[in-house]
Amino acid sequence: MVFKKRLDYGFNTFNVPNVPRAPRSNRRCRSKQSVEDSQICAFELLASLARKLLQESESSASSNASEGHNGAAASESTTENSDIVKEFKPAKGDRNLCSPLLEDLCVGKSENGFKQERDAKGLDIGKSGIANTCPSKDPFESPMTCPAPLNSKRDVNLPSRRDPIPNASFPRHRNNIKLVSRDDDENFSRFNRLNYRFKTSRRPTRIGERRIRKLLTSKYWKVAPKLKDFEHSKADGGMKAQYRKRKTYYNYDRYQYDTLYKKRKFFDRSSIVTSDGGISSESVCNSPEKVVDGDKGSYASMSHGVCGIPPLLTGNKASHQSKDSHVKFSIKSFRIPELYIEVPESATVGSLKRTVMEAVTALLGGGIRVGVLLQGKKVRDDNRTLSQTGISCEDNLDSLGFTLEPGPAKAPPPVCSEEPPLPISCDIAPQHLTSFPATPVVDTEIPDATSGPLLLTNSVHPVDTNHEPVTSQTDVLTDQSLLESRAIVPVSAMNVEALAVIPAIPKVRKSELAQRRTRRPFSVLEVEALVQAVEELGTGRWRDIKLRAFENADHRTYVDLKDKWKTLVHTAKISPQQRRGEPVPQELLDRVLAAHAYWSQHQAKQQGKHQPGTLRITDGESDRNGVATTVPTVSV
DNA sequence: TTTAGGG
DNA sequence: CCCTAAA
Repeated sequence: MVFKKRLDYGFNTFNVPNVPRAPRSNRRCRSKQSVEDSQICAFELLASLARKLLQESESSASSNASEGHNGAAASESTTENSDIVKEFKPAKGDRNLCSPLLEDLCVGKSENGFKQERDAKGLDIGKSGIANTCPSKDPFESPMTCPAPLNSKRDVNLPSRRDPIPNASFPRHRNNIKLVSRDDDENFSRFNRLNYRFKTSRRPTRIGERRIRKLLTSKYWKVAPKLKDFEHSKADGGMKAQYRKRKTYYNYDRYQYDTLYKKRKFFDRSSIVTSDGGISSESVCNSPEKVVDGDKGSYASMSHGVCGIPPLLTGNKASHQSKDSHVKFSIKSFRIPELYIEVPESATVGSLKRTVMEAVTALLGGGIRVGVLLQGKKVRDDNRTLSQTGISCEDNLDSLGFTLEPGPAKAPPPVCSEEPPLPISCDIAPQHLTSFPATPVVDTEIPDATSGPLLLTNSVHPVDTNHEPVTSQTDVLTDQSLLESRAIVPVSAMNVEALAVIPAIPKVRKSELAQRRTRRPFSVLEVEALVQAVEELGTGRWRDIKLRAFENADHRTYVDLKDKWKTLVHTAKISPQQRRGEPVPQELLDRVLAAHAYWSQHQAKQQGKHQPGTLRITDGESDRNGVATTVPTVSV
């Protein structure tokens, strides 16, 4: 390449941190494995089945305790329990938690342990007839048949795998890079890919989606009832789909629930309110299960303590271990008897959260957000992979914990909390699982101090009426829910409060604020495409950029691109240490700065044709080392 | 509908 | 990412 021109602008000013790229990426990122592997999620209930599976899978599992019933199960559970006990501090509202009744429930619950497993194989969730291998992104989108073949031709230059993108090794050719929505990102499963694939033609994209989303909130909800798209890691559309399902499910379950678990509800409610959400995880991999704790870790332990339910799947080494390094663990709480999760280490924390959340949501009803705790610290960076974060088989998962936080996750519903997972429902109607009608934001108001600010923030918005949600959202449910709520009320003042608060939120959120799109971090490839497009078109022409490089990436709107550019510019200016998420090659960041400087100076905005040609900065390897010293050059 | 920015 | 004012 020829170094023709120098970019004067800006560069001098910018101090490109020469700090060597922190290890972030280096961290043990194992093979980037197919993301796909982890994507499948199937719910299977029944402790019995679980047991069987466990047995089959491997006997090797050190800790067998396949059974979760009281302590018996886990060898180590003992420890756990004790710890838990220590930690457990009843919050004001928690009193109920410990009631004997509760315990009973918990115990009983364990029997119906559910098992969730993410299997590489497919989302064939067991029997779910739905197995959508190809969930359509948007519910409204044509329910295409599955996967259209993806045309590779369009994806020019995009290295298929992200890892290959070494710092400076981007294709230097100016081929237009178009991102056909392929998510090379580890974040998404193939489902997404599939989704995007067919999308080739249309670009109604986001906008359309949004609109739909909004609409959805209101009427569509009711109307679009029965699709069953069960997509676990689905991104955007997924939620919508879920909602629909939720509804369905709701109805379905609700019934049973009511029947079967009335008592529980009360508890749930209270517990939930309190932060029952606690979930603990145990690594199935190497580490024997342990209870996590952590600052907030109390949740996890708490729940355990409260319920005293030992891990069901303790030492079970995952059956599928061979696949790749998958991180496997199980989660339990009294509300979630058992949740068995397997995720490749290459999965990101974000996907892990999603996975857990989906599972939990399905069981609890949504309206919650999952937080990941590692050694007591919240892992906020959703983009890092598990292995990067330190969550791997090798490392102990001991310190892995999850928190349930009231989140935007909309929980649709109704006043009443949902339910504990009904074995039946899960098993039988997998499709519904995901869609649980979310329970009112369950965790709302967690009085517990432990919960910490983060978690419960939203919880308290007394919004409108509690009832509305019910009526509006769940047609069918209405009655029941109402009933339930009534039932609940009597329980205690606290509950009442909780109810009032809780329902409102979900409802408001959901109906008013459409579902927030799931976060989909830009992959390096996307960034590359964006940078290139901006280099060529300049800033201020987002729509063109969108069409040029992201036409097929329906989930990226021009607004997204604009926002991304904004963040890229920012990212490029800060030190590598301050950057988060998947590291963007310095080379790209340099180009970002160069392009940013260039275009800002050249008010390029309106000038349509400005083709800076190949505004390419060739940085030797300089950037990494030298700061401003190395002046980026542009090759035309 | 797009841009441009703040949140 | 979302929300919006402007254009």
